[in-house]
Amino acid sequence: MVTMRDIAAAAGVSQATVSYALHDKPVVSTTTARKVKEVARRLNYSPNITARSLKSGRSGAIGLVLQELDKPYSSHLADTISRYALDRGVQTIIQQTLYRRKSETSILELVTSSICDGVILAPSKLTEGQIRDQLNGKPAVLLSPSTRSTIYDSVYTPGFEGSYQATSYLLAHGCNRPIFMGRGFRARTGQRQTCDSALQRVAGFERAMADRGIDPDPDCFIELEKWETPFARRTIREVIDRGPSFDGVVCMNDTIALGVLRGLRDRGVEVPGQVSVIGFDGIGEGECSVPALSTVTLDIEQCARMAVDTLLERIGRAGQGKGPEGGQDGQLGREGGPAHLKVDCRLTIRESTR
Amino acid sequence: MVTMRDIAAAAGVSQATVSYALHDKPVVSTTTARKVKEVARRLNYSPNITARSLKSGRSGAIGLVLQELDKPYSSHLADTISRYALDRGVQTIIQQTLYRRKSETSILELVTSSICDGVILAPSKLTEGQIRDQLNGKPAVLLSPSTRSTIYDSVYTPGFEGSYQATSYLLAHGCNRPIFMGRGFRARTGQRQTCDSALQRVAGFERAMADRGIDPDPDCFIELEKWETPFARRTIREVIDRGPSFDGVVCMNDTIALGVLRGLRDRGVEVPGQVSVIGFDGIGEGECSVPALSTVTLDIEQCARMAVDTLLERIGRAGQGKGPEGGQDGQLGREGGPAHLKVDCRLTIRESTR
DNA sequence: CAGGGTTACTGAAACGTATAAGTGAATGCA
DNA sequence: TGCATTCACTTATACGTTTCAGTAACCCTG
Repeated sequence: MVTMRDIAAAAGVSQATVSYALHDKPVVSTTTARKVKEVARRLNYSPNITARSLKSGRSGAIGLVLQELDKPYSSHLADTISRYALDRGVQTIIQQTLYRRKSETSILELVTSSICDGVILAPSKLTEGQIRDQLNGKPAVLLSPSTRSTIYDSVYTPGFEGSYQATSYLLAHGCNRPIFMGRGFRARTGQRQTCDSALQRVAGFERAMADRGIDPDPDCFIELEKWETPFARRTIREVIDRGPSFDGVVCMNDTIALGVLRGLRDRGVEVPGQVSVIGFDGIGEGECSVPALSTVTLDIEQCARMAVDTLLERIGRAGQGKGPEGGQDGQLGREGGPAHLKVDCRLTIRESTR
Repeated sequence: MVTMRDIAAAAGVSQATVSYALHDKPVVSTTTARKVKEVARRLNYSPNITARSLKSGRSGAIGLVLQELDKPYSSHLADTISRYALDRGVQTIIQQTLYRRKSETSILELVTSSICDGVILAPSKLTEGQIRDQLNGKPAVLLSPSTRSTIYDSVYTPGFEGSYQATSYLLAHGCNRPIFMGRGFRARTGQRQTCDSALQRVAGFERAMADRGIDPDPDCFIELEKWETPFARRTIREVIDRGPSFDGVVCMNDTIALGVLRGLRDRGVEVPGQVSVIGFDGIGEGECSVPALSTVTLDIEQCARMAVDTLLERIGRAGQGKGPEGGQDGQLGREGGPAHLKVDCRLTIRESTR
């Protein structure tokens, strides 16, 4: 490994000068700077980010911690955030927690240790207090945390609004008995204040029904153990076989909806003829399914911009004032409290709805 | 940030003792070790990986560098590798190069700098020499590089074999005029020695045809600019509209195949009645498409195991002998030359083929 | 040409960790 | 009792970088 010392020796200057020269600090003469850079290039020098971030606390990279990558929505989000961050000049390090508490902790540990200047995090098992303890003052932006953080900025997905629009659309287009497929119904009662994305989506469905004067049958909430396409396919077939009649399916996300589409077809149910199906997220796969999936499209680009911009601003600000106020509280800005941003969504009607 | 020094102060021992204690080195008494660990837990200590890896050159993490994440195959691979590595006790840091040479370089730079102990890399723009220059002696495993590396271990996808099997299946089941959709045909001539996965898949198709005594029409190779589902959908419609007749489609991957399925349906072509379609990769989405996609399923679990195990073995070995032979050559083992492993595949016949 | 200011560089001290080398004290054995 | 050995711990150094505090050499100005 070639270090600054090697360059210094080869260029006949001190190691400090090399550092200054490579960072274009105006304290070195242009001729020296040019010579140093030339030598650095010749020796194929690349900086040791580890040492840099140990010393300066900055690495030029941010972390992105998602629960799982192997879902179209997740991987698209990771892709979009990583692209946008690259445009802003920072690299993104992606990791998945697999919904395991332990790996969520140890990943944050890695991140904390100044490998990343900050982190965009979709929390699952950890509370905001635990996150703060792990992050130890590093800036973070939370993606749709289930409770509104008093410490960290967050970016929310419009679960309620999107679901309300989707359900309303079905009701306005000939559906009278829609069912809802997803998860988290058990927790519904008494949890009115939650920001949990899943519960928000359920709430949007319920409100849309209520606004039309429909009192939803308890049977119309289909609990899915796993949010996977093949699992949703099997589940909807079971629902059909069990007998409760329905003429519309509002799905908690597109991954589920694709399975529903397929399961309905397995049973010879025509979509949208007999049953309308609508999803949530707007993943690319929905565009080419048979029939093409109507859905609530989230503005992922906007989500990425919000998360990255907010985080970079925090990182920048944290770098400025190293006063006493920048200590334990993590990131409470002087404007008072963290920002909570909401992503836009719009209805995309394709072939799976009437 | 709480450091070993803080623990040392609180426990009334030296920082070195803390380090020994936390690493369960037998040089400290069990009572001291217990006390140190207790204090560490109380102070909510988490190690600074940056400092650790600066000093020891080990971080306990490996890098995974893919070209793009927002494809089912890629994200599934990332997920599988990351899971398997976690089982083996190492964290995986995932990054995407977006096919840009510059980000491929700068990502390797980040990785090189001892943030990762090694890297699993799907190279696109960089040659093996350039990779070596960037990696500077760190172990790496290449995923389906286009030329057989003389320096690094690699894991190959059975492009030729899989494609041969897929094509043979179509030919054996009533197809006489299959076409092939993919990319890289321009480069075919004169590039016989390449390991390039795309070209291998083309070659498998050609050989299967030749073995049946069919001389493929030049028109039967459909060049796709982008490997995206909607793009493949549009392209196959153009092919139909242009007129060349075909009764089978061998696709370079499943992402393309899903678009082909949809495009054929758009034009009222029955699958598999009039045309059989077969994909490559075995992504989960193919299971629930309409019709469900026949494909060549790659053993991704095996691929992950091969890549991670090979890399970890290299890392372990590199740690052992710090002799003179471990220097410039990067990783040439004493058994002579790097390993080149090939992933298994099998035909998965579902509904899109006769 | 003394005094002060600028320019261009160097020396040295960190950052938090791992680990080799050193140091007493306790122990073992003759 | 004396000397070597082990034990349990400490001191000190290094990893590669950033950055602060020097320090010569030079140029003005009066």
